[in-house]
Amino acid sequence: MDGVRQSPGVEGGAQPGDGLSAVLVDDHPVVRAGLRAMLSEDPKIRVVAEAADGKAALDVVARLVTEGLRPDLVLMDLQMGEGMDGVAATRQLRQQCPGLPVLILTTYDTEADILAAVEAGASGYMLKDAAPEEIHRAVHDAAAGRTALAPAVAARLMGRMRDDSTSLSTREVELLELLATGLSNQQIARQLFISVATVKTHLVHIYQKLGADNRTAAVRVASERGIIRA
Amino acid sequence: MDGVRQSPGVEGGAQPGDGLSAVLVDDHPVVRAGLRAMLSEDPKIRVVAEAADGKAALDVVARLVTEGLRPDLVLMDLQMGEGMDGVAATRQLRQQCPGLPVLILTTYDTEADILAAVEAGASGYMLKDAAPEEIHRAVHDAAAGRTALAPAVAARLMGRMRDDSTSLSTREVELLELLATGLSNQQIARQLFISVATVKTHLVHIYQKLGADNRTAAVRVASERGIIRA
DNA sequence: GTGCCGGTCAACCGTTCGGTTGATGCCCTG
DNA sequence: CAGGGCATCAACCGAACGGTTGACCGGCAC
Repeated sequence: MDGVRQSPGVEGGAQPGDGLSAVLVDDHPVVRAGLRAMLSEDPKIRVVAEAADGKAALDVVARLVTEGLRPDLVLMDLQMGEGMDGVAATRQLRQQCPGLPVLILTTYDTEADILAAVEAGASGYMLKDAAPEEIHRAVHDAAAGRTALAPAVAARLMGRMRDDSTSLSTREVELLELLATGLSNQQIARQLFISVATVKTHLVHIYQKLGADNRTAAVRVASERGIIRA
Repeated sequence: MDGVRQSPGVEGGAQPGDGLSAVLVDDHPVVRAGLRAMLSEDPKIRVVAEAADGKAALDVVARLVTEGLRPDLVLMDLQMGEGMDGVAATRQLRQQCPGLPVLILTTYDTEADILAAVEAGASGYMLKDAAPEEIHRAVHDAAAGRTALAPAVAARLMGRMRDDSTSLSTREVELLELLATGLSNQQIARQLFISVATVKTHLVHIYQKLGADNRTAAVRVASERGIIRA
């Protein structure tokens, strides 16, 4: 198992206009099988290749392109056990193949994940608990160049905009991430090239915004709300 | 969508001996579709029903039993967004239908999850990144009353046994879980009906065993090693 | 420009945490 | 039964944390 697999019949050729050709990237065989089955319900969608991690995805897409079989979109998982991360793969894919839509399909809807994916150039963000119809629609939307966001994801992004009292500044999120790694105020200060006093100031603000009364609770709340990744 | 779905053709009857009838429990339609597709490759296995959460699983199994179509095993996810938890569902299922094997099929291999599942009476623990053949084998093993453990899971359980210096006592894990919720030593003490002094003693031991120098770091290490759930 | 917000820093103080030592009781294994 | 591991508790002390007040500066909006 090399992590790359082309579906049989790829060589048949992908005439433009005869449907959408998609590449699946997910480290779980079960999920790939599920997506394949789910997408096969839509006659307009064809899965032309699969990959089990980011690196393999880049390879297989490159191979398809050199063969003149440029896919219409990539369905990408974010969390992949080994090998290249989904965000990194998305970023590189967007560099190698500008215009190739990457639709993220993952389990988690943390703020950090979503923002990272959007920043990396993802054209959509769906959750795995979505119904088949939603996924079909998202695939068509993404392939057509439209943005496809799951309701929960859109809501979270909206929530980030409006609620001022709960929204952390970028600096605060940055600090929070270091906090989650177990660093002391001293270490955080050194890491960010600021004084311990500043760290404490930020922490107080973070506690207020998250409704926590100590660092561990803050990390927990942030993790639950999806502000940082567990 | 009520979370319960019976596959068409169930009424046809399940003659004993004509294969294994399985019930799928997972909140992700994608995963259910993948398992269905994956299991359908084995002609000996038939998926007779599905459920999207623990409560629905209990209902659908009860219905099957009253119809005289007692399934041969249940494939259960642990993490389910809404509704009853997989561990709780497994426990109740084992009470309602003793002898009905429950094979856990989940994404995470944390010590806490595995131990909880085993304690609840699961007869196997597989990870979703398993190959189709492994899952087939696990299903047959579980249905035959044998224990089916994924290699990584078995290794983790082994690791828990051998490495004395790194293995935490049950009490320590219990404390660690409260620690991860952001409670102070005071609060932990009250929660466990012990004194703050005892909490501190446990913490020191935990720090030693995990190689951490403070509570936040301990939580992080424990989370990374899969001792507690993120 | 005035005001506001984000980020930076300092000094202070009470509380909690981190770590040590030492001690008791329990259960299990050798 | 002796030993060891586990869980419990107490007292102690220095260090870190939690929280406050007050201050400075740069950018941005009004």
